[in-house]
Amino acid sequence: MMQQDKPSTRDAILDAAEAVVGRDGGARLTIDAVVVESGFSKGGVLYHFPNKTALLQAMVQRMIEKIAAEVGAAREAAQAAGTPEHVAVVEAVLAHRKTDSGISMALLAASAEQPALLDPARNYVCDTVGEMARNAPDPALSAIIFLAIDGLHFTELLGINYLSPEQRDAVQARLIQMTQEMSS
Amino acid sequence: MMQQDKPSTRDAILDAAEAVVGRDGGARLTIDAVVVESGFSKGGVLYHFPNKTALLQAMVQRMIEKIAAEVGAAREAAQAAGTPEHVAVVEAVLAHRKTDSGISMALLAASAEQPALLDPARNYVCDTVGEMARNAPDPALSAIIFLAIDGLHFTELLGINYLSPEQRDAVQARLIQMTQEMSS
DNA sequence: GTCTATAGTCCGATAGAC
DNA sequence: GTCTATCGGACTATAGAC
Repeated sequence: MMQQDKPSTRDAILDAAEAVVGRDGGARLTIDAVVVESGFSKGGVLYHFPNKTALLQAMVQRMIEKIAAEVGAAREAAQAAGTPEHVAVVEAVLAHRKTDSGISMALLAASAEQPALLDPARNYVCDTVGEMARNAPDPALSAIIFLAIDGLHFTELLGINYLSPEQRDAVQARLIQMTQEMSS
Repeated sequence: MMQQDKPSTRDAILDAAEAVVGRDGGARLTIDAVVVESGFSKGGVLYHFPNKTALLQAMVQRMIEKIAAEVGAAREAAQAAGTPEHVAVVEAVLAHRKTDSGISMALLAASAEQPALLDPARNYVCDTVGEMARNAPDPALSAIIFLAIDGLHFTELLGINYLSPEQRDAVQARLIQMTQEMSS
């Protein structure tokens, strides 16, 4: 499943794609733009990614792997420390919020064209978050906490800020607190 | 601000646009598709909406007016009945979930191209939800409830169902319960 | 593996008749 | 106010040289 052989060009193209999307938005994510940004030629780019869909899939996969790594590390650290995994995961997911600069918005937009693009993301979320919520002491409350985090992400992504930064911080702290109370 | 003069053709075109988007998805929402769906000609459609952006803006506005009407009615009913407004609004927003058939997904995708498209939605949400959360007995908890509802909407919209329908119902009931406890 | 050049498609928008 | 016809631009993808 994981082929590692040549990260150089392929990853450089993906970096360029993310740069385009972060700077110009999802609609401007065209193969030509990636070509210009990466410095490679069109034929070169299309050699590594036979079509635009393949490029988008690779972008999604990369993002999932990044998040999965962060969450996975948090869970292992919590297990080692003997602290509740739930709290660690909530904190990790909340922390990830800052690293994403509009890239998810582009992938969101792209998934409107091709819903299958989000399949890997769906699978990952169902496997991890769904399992955690079901195994929680209070499944409904756990689900609400994860859903609220989703709400934070999406409203922030869309610029729907009905909460001030201070209120967002307060909400974040409260979510962690609720998770701790539930886990104890 | 509101011009009502001739709802006939204009609304028919908007209906056609919603039909296209609900059936074929946001990427297929092209002027030509709306032309075919509505039965009018391209020139005729572009007479009422000089460009595609104008069409999208009108779609957004229409949707907001619909939601605002539902929420407004719920608030008035609650005031008349002397029950907590918070509960009524939460119930109304949760109920609205079923009426939307993928149209918001299209507008979401469109907003990736033109972020300004969502400005009316941003304003409405900030004015109503933001105010309610701030005036609640427990602002942070109120915000979390609204955010969780947002999470429900978006995850459903994207097909990220880490919750079974039964779990979603349980979450929904729990959210209403939390709102009642907070408002009492 | 990377390049140039170009074919072929789709879409938004305009012009002008009726 | 509604129509037909068409332009010009942007994009994906392919073919073939190096």
